[in-house]
Amino acid sequence: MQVKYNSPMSEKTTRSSCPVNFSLELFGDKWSLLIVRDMLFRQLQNYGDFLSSPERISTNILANRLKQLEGNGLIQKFPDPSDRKKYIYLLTEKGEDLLPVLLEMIRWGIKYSDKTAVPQEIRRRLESDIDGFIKETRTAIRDKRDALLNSHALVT
Amino acid sequence: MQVKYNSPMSEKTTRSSCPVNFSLELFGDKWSLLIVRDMLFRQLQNYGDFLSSPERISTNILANRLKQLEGNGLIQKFPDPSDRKKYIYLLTEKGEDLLPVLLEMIRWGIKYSDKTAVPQEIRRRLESDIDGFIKETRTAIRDKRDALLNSHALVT
DNA sequence: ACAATAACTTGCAATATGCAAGTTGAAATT
DNA sequence: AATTTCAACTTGCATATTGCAAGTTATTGT
Repeated sequence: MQVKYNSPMSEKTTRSSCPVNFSLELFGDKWSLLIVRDMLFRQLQNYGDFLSSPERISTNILANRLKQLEGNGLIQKFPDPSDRKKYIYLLTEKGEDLLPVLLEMIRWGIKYSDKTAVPQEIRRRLESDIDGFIKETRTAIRDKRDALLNSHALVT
Repeated sequence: MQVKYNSPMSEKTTRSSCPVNFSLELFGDKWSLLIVRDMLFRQLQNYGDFLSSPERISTNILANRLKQLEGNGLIQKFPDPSDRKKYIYLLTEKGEDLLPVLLEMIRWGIKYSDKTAVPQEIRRRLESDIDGFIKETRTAIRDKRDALLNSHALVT
C-alpha cells in the first residue's frame, strides 16, 4: 500500500521551532480551520455535513484534511452508534483548544469584512461575554465527547 | 503588462461571508502569518530580513506574499530614507490587528509543541500580562509607523 | 435481490510551490 | 564615466497540491 497523506512515514520536516510556525504546519491552509469551525460552532459531525458547508470543500480535500487533523490529534473518529454507515468526527481537547484562535479570527474578520454573516447573538457575546461564550462552547463539546466515548465503550 | 497576483482584475471569488473564511482567504497559508510575525515580534522590515528568517521562505514566494499583503491592506511599503536601495515594509492598523490572533496561536503552539523556542520573558507575559504585552507591542509598531510616515512626508 | 446512501478513492487538468539562476536600478568604488 | 556591489525582485522549470467529475465500497432499507 502506498504511503500518502500525513502517515508517520511521510513525516513533514518542521521548518523551525517557533510556535507560530508549529501551528501553521498543522492548520495553516484554507480548509482545516473551516472544518474546526463547523465542529465548534455549527455542531457538524459527519462527512456529509462538512461537504454541504457553504464553502464547498471538495470530497478528496475533505478526506485528506480529516485524515491530517486526526493524524495530528485535533479530531477523533467514531462509528455512529445510531447509523452504522456513518462516522462521527469530534474535536479532541487539542482541537477544542483552537477556540480562542478562531474567536480572534472572527473578531478580526467582523472588523474588516464588509459583509459578514454572524448571528447577532454571537456578535454580542464576542464583545461583552467572551469568557462565558468560551466556557459554554467548551462544555457543549465536552459533553458530546463524553457521551460518545461512553456509548462507544458500550458498543465495542 | 500581464495581470498577476492579487490585482483588482484577478479578484479571488470569495467562498462565503463567514468571517473565519474571510480571514483564511487573506492569510490562510503557510507563509503570510510568518511575515506578520516577523514584523510584530522581530522588528524585521525589509526584503532581505524576511529572506533570512529561520523558515527559509523562497524569494518568489516572499515577493508574492508581500504583494498580496500589501494588496489586502495589511502592510505598507515605503522607500527607506536611510538607504535608497532599500524598502521598508510596515504593518498597517489592519495588519497590526492580527496581534491577538498571533498571540492565541503562540499560546496553542507552546501548549502542544514539544520544542518551542520562545523567550522566557515573552512566555511569562503571555501568561500573566497579555494585555500589557499587546499594548506595548502596538505602541512600538505605531511609533515606527508614525516616524516613517513623517519622514516619508518630508522626503516626497 | 435491488436500490439508496454515506464515506470515501481515483484520474486528471489546473494551480501553487520551491529551487536556482537571471534581471534591474540605485550607490559606492575605481 | 565606467565598473562593481547590493537589495529587491523576476523568470524558468520541476514537483507538489488543488479542484472537479466520476467511480467504488460497505451498509441498510424495501
